[in-house]
Amino acid sequence: MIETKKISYQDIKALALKRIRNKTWPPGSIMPGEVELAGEFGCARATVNRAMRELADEGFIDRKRKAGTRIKASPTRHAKFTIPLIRDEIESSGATYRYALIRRDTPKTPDWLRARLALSLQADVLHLKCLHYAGSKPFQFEDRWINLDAVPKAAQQNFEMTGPNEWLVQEVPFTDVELTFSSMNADLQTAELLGVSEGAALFTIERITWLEKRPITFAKLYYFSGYQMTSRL
Amino acid sequence: MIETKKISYQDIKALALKRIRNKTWPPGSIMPGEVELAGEFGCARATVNRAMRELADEGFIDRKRKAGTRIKASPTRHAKFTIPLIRDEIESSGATYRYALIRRDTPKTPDWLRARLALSLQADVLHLKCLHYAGSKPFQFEDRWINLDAVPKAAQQNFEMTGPNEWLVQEVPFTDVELTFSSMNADLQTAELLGVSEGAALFTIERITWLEKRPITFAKLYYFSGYQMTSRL
DNA sequence: ATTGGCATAAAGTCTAGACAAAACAGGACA
DNA sequence: TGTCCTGTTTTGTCTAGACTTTATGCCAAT
Repeated sequence: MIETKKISYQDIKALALKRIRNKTWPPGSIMPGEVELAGEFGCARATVNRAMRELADEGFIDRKRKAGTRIKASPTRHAKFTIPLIRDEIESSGATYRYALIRRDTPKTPDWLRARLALSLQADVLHLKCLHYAGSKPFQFEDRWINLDAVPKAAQQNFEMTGPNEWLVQEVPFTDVELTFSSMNADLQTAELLGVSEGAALFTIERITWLEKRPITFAKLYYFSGYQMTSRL
Repeated sequence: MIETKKISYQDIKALALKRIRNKTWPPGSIMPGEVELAGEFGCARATVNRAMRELADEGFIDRKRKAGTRIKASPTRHAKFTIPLIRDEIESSGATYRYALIRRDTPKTPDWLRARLALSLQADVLHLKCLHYAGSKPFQFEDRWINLDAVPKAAQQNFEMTGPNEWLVQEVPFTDVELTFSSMNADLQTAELLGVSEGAALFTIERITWLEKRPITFAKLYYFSGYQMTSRL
């Protein structure tokens, strides 16, 4: 007899994707409802539901109650890449990780930072500058500001052995992160620290972290020239 | 009487996250099994399963059959940000989108490209250079190579009115994408095109697209100086 | 000690059915 | 005409139970 192997939600996903790609279900149109598909595939509606839910998560379709499921005209693919701890990133490349604290002070909170993090007028901050090395080569320069109102115990930490990121991840919970990628020409000071010539193009990340609306920390990370970040999706 | 509202998988997610953050379930440890949790919350195992599955997707926990569910020592948060079509990106910023084709030719396939895409020796390619404007300002310079073996009908397309990305997304299905972000100093030619000074730091993205192992296209995208890409997670 | 196999625990998936929530359509009524 | 109400459709979620798959730990045989 014909052995119809039991169908899985992944089969359904794959099949639906195929139909989207070959335009059996053309972009902009409504695809059959869950009940109908469950009938066609001979499975429970929950199975179809899971397949469709994942396709919606991945940005191929839009689903609305009552309105049905619509194929997106231009599928919004979203890159999903991991932000590794810098130590892991370096060590997994085979190099040895080394950390150095360059400076630690508690200046008067600068206005740009207060604005950026929406800090209150009397909020104090801790300011750190550090370098992360891969072997003997500078890998990343970190310019870090920590909101002492939200993380008072950071004031007791000297950060000479452990980088602030590593310490924060261990000690301070957070709920939200904003990442901004950009590119800039190295100023003289940064160039010297990273061992590149002034004006070299640097890949930079700005990272802000909150715990339920309370700003925890702001970091600006400058990578060595030539750094690249890759993601597969 | 005390009205215990029915618990949802989202409640369970939130609760589990709280316990991870306040170290009720410390990093590296194993949390209770699904059956046990279902008992505690008075819900079906499937509900707990969904909550935990999503937490695993989001990188907070590791799950293994038989071994149980383990809290990750350093949660691998992954940024999940959308790569919009350039037209949408520009138009949603309020500016008008304009496209210009600069050059279109079919040169002998360069060796670096053949190597990069693992092209066969006789594969032909179409090479395009184009500019995308936001209003009157250059926004992105696109250096695009299309594998004519995989996409023969691209040879019939003149790309004078529509950008290659827009055309490809509509016409050619793909399954895999690799994105590489980096930063570089503008060479003279690129600087002129983007209207910046030579040596300016440019944010760049390299994008390779496949359809089931077959390379479709390679694009190198140079953004105007000052561009930044932001994602919330 | 090392290997091989087996029982078992845990997550992974599926089913059939139920109710909830959203959104739309059409009718009743002012 | 416009407004409100009500029914219907479709997805969203939950339940209780079953079976599957995988990894692990243990025990027995080398």
